[in-house]
Amino acid sequence: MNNHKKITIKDIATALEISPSAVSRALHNHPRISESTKKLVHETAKEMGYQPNQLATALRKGKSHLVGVIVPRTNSHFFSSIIEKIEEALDAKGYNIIITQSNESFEKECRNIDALLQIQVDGIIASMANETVDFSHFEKIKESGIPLILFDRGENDIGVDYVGIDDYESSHMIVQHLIEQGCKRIAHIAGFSHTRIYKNRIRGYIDALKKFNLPNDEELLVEGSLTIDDGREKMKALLELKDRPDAIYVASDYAALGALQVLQERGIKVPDDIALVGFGDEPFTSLVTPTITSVHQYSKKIGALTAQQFLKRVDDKNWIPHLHKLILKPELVVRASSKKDLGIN
Amino acid sequence: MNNHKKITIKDIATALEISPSAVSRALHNHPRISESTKKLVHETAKEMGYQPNQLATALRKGKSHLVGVIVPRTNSHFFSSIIEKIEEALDAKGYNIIITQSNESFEKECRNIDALLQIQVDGIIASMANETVDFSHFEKIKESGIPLILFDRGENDIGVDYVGIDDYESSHMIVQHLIEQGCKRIAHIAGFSHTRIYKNRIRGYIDALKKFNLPNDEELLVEGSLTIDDGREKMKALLELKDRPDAIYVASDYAALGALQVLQERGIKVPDDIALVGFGDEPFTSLVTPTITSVHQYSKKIGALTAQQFLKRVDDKNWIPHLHKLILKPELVVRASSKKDLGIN
DNA sequence: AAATATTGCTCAAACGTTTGCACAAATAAA
DNA sequence: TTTATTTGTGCAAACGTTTGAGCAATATTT
Repeated sequence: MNNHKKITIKDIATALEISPSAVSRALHNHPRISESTKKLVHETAKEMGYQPNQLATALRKGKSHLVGVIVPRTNSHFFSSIIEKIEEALDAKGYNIIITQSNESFEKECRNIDALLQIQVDGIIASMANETVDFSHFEKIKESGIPLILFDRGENDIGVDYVGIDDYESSHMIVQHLIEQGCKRIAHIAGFSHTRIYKNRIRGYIDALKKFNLPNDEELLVEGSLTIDDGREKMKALLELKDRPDAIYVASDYAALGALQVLQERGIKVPDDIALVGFGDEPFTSLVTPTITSVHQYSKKIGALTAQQFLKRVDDKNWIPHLHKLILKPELVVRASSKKDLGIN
Repeated sequence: MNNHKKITIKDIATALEISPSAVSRALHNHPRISESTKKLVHETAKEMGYQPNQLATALRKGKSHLVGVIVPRTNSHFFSSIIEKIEEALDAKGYNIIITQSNESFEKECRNIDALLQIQVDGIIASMANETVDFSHFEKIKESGIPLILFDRGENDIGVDYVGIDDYESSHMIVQHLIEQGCKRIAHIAGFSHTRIYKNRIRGYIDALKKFNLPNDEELLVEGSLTIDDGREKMKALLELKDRPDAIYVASDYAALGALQVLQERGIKVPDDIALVGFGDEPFTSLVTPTITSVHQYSKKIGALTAQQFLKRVDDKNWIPHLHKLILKPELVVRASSKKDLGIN
């Protein structure tokens, strides 16, 4: 019969007529406590329904076993599967994660960081908002002394650990693939170039064009927020051009979906008239018609590696601290939207 | 220039040569502190980069301002948009949420609850795992005295608040719609009947058949886990029947997608040969070909209402405590997969 | 001018743990 | 038997904050 009040170590102590310190040590298997009292303490603890108060422990030990995770949104397969893996890995080590969303807002991101620091999280794992161009709030994390790991949307210049894929290389793979399909005028619906990953994709796109001796036509490169609606807008604009592209490389699957919708509404054949490639390998890319070629980002691997890196920073006594940047090779998943049947079959 | 050490109220106190209590009161705008010292304290606090330690506050006040959220998975549009709304509402009131996933596992759900209770969360908002048939761990939450709100996957019999949609009614709407399309043999790929929502959908399905004088053929009702693969399996099995159904009502969009794949692989026309209806209105239902008719569950509304109910329990002094169950009317979103062109146009 | 009220602050205890130190009793070594 | 070691436990301080009670100084009322 449990009372409604929370029962503490002190309650066990008075019940057993020993000191709270003895109880605490007994519960932690301290060698200097006799086996008999240990057994006694464990039994009555269970009996009375004792639940340790982690808040008190955290305060005393200076360790909360909470980890803050900041993502632009959970409502995306990419981020939610990363989170899933992070949670899995940290849970195994006794950490709980607090997930916060920035909703791509710089100001919300700042508030999230403040909140997490006040809760005394033991570390922060983050992927930055689209809006973010000033990094002083991340510096604040560093100053507080807790580890900070960035993934995917990470800025390399503030000297923190990072896990992500090789965006520059991804663009190369995409452009090369499109050229192999016979495309000559490849447009790029890009993200804002102030975000590192999008900047790298743009650089890769431009360099690949150069490498394959295609002209770099500035009107074929447009930056945007990469939502579905943005994809529609940008696609419409590209179709206005006197000299239309014959392939579109979109830096996000969502925007690619918007672009696809517009193309279909106008009766433009994909991939025959215009080939389309997205980015991120969201599940829907293989569900729509035609299926959309995309870049697989190894979200699960990114999640696992990020968590692993965090644990090294925070727990591993053998780990010699050094900046750790991990860039994974991406994989191009070719689907119908870019696979021109070149008359070979 | 900040030091690397965390600075506390005491540090401010010694810097200003006043007592810590004065500092604390100044920071909280206590009326018995002079305006001059208040200003002084606020200034030096900002200057020294003071971050309140919520752990200490929580311990002293007996309130952590943390709320635990337990979902089967975040990796679903339905749950992630509910979470988004919950976070939005609670964030506005100074609460942070800790999201944990049960992965549909009973055992994980139990561990999650224990972890949350130890962190001293101020309340728990949960949607139960598929596996869960024993509710003693939820009783434990009730015993601990903090509020518990269930949504969607909720058991009504343990006497806690609940927010969800009317599953029974949903089935009625679906069956009626299919009958209006001229279907005569309506199958139901259902969830496990020990889960309340699926049981209700099954009941609704059976009662609706009765109401419209359709025979209730037992071989047309199959229970499963409702994953994509499960949908494929069950669809294949239904196609084996000597007397095939002409409509399938699937209790989940994911399983509906699996079913659709099988139908398309076999060249069966949807909706002409077999009409298909899913459940949940996941975004992909409007992306696939044909688009899938589904039931919209008002996930954003569920999230908002759940949070609101939690806040009433925990903060609202005027709220007269009573059991509060909220059942929303669902909306049938008719799409191509069930819309038979009855030769009218 | 005396009595009362208000203002502005300090003290110390409390929240539930953990932990260095001390200390008695039991055991082992000399 | 004396001395040294080990074993089992208690005391009290600490983590950073909040808060009731207390108290001197000032301001207000009679």
